[in-house]
Amino acid sequence: MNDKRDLDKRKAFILATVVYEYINTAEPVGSVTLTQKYNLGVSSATIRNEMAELEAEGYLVQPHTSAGRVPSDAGYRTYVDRLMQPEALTKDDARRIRDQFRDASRELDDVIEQTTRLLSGLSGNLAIAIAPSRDTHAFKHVQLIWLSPRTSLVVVVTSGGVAAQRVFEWPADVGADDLTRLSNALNSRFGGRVMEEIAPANVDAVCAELNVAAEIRDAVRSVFASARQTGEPEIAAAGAQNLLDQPEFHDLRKLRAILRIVEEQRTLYDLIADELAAENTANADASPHVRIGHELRADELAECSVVTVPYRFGDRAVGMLAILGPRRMPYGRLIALASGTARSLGEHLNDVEIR
Amino acid sequence: MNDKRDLDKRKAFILATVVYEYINTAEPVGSVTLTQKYNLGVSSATIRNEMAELEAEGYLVQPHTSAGRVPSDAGYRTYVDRLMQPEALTKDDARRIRDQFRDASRELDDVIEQTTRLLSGLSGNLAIAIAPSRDTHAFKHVQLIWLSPRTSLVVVVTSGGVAAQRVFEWPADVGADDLTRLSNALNSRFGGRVMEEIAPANVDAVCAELNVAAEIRDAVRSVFASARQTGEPEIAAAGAQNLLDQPEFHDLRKLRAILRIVEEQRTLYDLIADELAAENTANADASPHVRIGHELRADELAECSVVTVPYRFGDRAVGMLAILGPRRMPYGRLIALASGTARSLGEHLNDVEIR
DNA sequence: GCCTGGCACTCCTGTGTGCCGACTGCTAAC
DNA sequence: GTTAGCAGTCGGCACACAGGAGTGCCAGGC
Repeated sequence: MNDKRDLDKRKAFILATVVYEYINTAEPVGSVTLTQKYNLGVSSATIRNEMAELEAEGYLVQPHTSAGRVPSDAGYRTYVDRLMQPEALTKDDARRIRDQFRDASRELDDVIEQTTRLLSGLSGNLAIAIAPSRDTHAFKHVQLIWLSPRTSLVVVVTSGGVAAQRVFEWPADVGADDLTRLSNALNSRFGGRVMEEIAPANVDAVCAELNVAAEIRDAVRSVFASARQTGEPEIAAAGAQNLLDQPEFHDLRKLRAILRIVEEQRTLYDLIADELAAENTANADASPHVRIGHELRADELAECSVVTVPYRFGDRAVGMLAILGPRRMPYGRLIALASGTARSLGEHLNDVEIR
Repeated sequence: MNDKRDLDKRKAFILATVVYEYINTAEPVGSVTLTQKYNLGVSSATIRNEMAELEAEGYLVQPHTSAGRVPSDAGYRTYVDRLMQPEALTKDDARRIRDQFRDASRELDDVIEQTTRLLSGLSGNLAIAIAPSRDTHAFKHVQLIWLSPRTSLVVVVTSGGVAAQRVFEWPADVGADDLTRLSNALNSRFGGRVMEEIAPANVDAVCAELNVAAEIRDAVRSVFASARQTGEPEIAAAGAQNLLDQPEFHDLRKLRAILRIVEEQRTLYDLIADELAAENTANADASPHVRIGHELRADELAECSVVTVPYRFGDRAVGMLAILGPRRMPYGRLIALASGTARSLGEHLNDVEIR
């Protein structure tokens, strides 16, 4: 199809310049503008010929006959993959990210939310974050606490700072010593594990060794289960009002479609989650991915692009950051921002949560 | 000023009808429309005279010379206070509220968020909820857990399901028995209390009685403090995209102003929180309040109204629900929805959280 | 004295027209 | 292969104009 060889050096430069110019101005780019603003060494007529070929090859689109050219999905794709200069974080951005995480919260939910605010503020687009599933949290502690002969409190503490806890009533008296013994056995067995490694069968095994009553075994099992269970996937989004500034969303119908997607967390989750799954199966490179227009497989998002990047906890990608904006987004900058923020977030999680 | 006697029966009916019609159509209401759609018994010329007087008295406004009339803040205010029929929840709405809370989450944060989704869905406007401050949560349990001679885990469990927990390292060995004794003393002293009643001095008193080491006392104090502390006030909002359907927000600048307020949780909180404070000082009636246009004291919200209603935990108003929408909102229905939802939310909290 | 029909007036809104400018594609010459 | 020039296309904007909705006022009637 459109092989690299389709694009000689000059054509590639013209394509890159059209994309660059369109990203900055939001106006279709014409041949004269191009020769005036950029030093191309040839006349506008030559550019016109080249642009006509680029259109025939599918890289550019003309909104109407007497307008300039606008990049197509394929045009953006080529720009992102081959033509664009990778950008580094600016000093200022790096500082703001560092400042944010220096005094960030220790509560996972808050950190995730604050991260989306940071990223939307820096990027001027909509920022999204998927929080680590509870399954990936580190087990920290379980304690069966004697309240009265027939009632106990069972608490599970994980690295998420989230403690599943419930009070149980027993049919017969239970001694505080028994509870302590069971607590100790569970803690020594599960210490250092991640929650998803602790199956009901593991709990059963420990209980069986100590001859624990069936009610207590079931109680412990259920508390572990609810410490792992994650009703809704945790997802946060911020900066929807940034999209209003983009001329492509001045159309209310488009805007509404986007806002609906943002409020329906399920859709937002699906949009990004498959990248997370892929991240842990393939040899993970933790590099940012860009999906452009129809690549998102959602009609409402046909004029949008998404930059996604996983963040790590230990050696594993546990969550995703994403930036959603118009296709006409400054890819280089946003990729740098997303990567930098993901790295800092990962470091913060490792600093704060593992002890 | 504009006393009740200003409005004879016919004028009041005309005002009510204009407001009602405008709420339904979003179009300025003219005298002919009024006579045609409503059985007024007089000609349009008479209505014109009355409407001119209502305008002079400040209840109506004319967008431009050749347009019909639109209610002013004062017009809406009079409508809400004196002219409107109170509405009951429709069977369908009542059922949907009931269904929602029947299988609602047991986690406070989730409940609050789900409630805003419910309320925005039912009302077709933006719904906001302030979660109960952690100070109002009931103390449930504290436990000092022996991990090793020199390290312990301190856990505080409250009705919010939120456990403050932290691991401490001691300068000298500490026995498991001492920790248990202190735990028991704290639990029996604080059982049945609300978090805000547990001051550092109370912790100190218990520790002093048991001759607890200063480091341990400080550790317990700090965990209690962070169990109470509430960095950001918890606030949730949902349904911003509903506002797009309202013709008054087709102006992008207005829309952006509103969205900015919604994303800045602080502003949103301030908007509603004073009502909550008032609720617990005066003799609380827990009835809905309506604030209209400039009564909101925010230029961006000059064309909006807010319905607020507190919800109760026990006998105390602990949080607020609010509906934000255009002034042209169906006040009767929204008041019924907000009240009904607040009542169900309160009942749910009492059912689930207190045991 | 209140109500009403009629009428002149105001002003928004939608539509049609024509012009301007931006840009292209093509051709012929270099 | 490149370029200048030119004709052709089309969107956007300003403008004028007609239509319509609604008002305020006045004179006459019950």
